[in-house]
Amino acid sequence: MKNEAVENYLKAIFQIESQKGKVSTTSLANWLGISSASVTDMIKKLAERSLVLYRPYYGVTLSSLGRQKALEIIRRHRLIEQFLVQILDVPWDQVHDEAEKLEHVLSEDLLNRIDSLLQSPQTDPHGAPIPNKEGVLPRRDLLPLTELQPEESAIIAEVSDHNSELLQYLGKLGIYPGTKINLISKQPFSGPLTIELSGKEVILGFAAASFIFIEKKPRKRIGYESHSKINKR
Amino acid sequence: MKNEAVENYLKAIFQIESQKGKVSTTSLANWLGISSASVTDMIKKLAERSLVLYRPYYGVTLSSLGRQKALEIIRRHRLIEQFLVQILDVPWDQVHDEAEKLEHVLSEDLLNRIDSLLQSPQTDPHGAPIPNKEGVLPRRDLLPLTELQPEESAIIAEVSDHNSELLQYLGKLGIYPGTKINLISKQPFSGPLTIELSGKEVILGFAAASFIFIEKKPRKRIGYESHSKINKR
DNA sequence: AAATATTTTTAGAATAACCTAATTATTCGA
DNA sequence: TCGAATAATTAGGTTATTCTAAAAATATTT
Repeated sequence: MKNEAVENYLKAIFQIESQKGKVSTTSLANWLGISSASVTDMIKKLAERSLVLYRPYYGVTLSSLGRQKALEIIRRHRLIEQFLVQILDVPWDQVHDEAEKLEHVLSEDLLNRIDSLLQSPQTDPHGAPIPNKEGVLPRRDLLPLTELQPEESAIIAEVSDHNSELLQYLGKLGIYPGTKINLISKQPFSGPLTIELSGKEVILGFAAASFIFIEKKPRKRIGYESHSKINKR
Repeated sequence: MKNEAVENYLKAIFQIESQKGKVSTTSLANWLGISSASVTDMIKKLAERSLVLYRPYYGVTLSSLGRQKALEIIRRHRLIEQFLVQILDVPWDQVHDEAEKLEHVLSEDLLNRIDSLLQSPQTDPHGAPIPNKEGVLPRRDLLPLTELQPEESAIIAEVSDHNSELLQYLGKLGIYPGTKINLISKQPFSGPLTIELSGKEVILGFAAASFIFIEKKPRKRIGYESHSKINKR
């Protein structure tokens, strides 16, 4: 089996798993843009190598080895994205596709150099957390922006990176991870939201809003804010 | 045909052509580390696509289309090498292998960004010239260091990048492109050379010296130095 | 629970880049 | 210039990933 194919399968399985729980042959086939028959074939080979657990007709799950590898690739992908934005000034709506190719060929050494040049960034340009070297992905509690209620405010934590046009659009509106927003109003029946960010009012369709994820409370610093001894100033 | 394979063949053909003139099936096979039979196969396919001219039993030549593509890949390779050294601080003896993988996946856009970040460098870290966007490779007149006569001085222009250990060794001695050296003495029968660089004396084996290429006269600046009007200061 | 619909797997084939072994061309030396 | 040595090509296979079409298993609907 070629490494690149294996990596793409593992990454896809991981991502479908985190989104929908169960990973079926068809969902993998759609995700990867190939036929179900091919997926069945490949999954059997991955199972032989103990990268996934496979029960015919019931779908796949990552083994712990497989999960570890998947997280390593995701780390690569996200670090590369951040590198492209910060060092080469690539627009955030283009980095996904570039990283998709680069993640399979960068050496461990190069990746470490990128990590230290960027001072171990915690997220990619779309706000997705970067697993650490040990493959630990910080768990976060995010809500889709559509769940926010009028009058409430929140911080944009992450936006979906799968659609380049959406990212371009959000960029133009100034919607980036870290931006603070207030929900002004919200139309019923999946209608548009009116939000306020950096003093401006913006109207956003429901579909777009459902790809934006927020953190309701200001980020919890691990025990910093609560202990008033520290950071007195 | 996969792009990566094509690119590797074209690059190899170009490089053998510039070194030995004629490109035989065997020399290509050795260069690429594969069997002659595979090379014959592939060459026929490249000829079908008008990338090479092929006459059975007589070897291959690049077509003008093929040469153009080869130079584009060499441009990529060398620009990437320079990028790795300057931005990621990768040691010069490691960049060749990294670039070998990256050159096949970098987008045109990324390459342009690298080019402008580095301000269009003229050579790679080993001193090899970088073809411009139009595929023009500046022609230079270099001599192997072994041709230098005692008492003469020269500037190191380029060192062979194919052997990582050689590069490490030369690096330790301070032998980099741009360094000025004087030949102090030279033993007969392919014996060692004693050279002086930045005040220190260094003894260099004949084999190592034959991988170092020099420019005897200080570089000619294209008409700058001669016109005293320009750059008066 | 039977009939239908959907999903998954199997069977058989294609493509790309390799391989080894056998054959055919060319070249070189006496 | 003829025969041996060398180089190049052909024939037939292998591996990896994909495909389409057909068969089998599971799920859904009435």
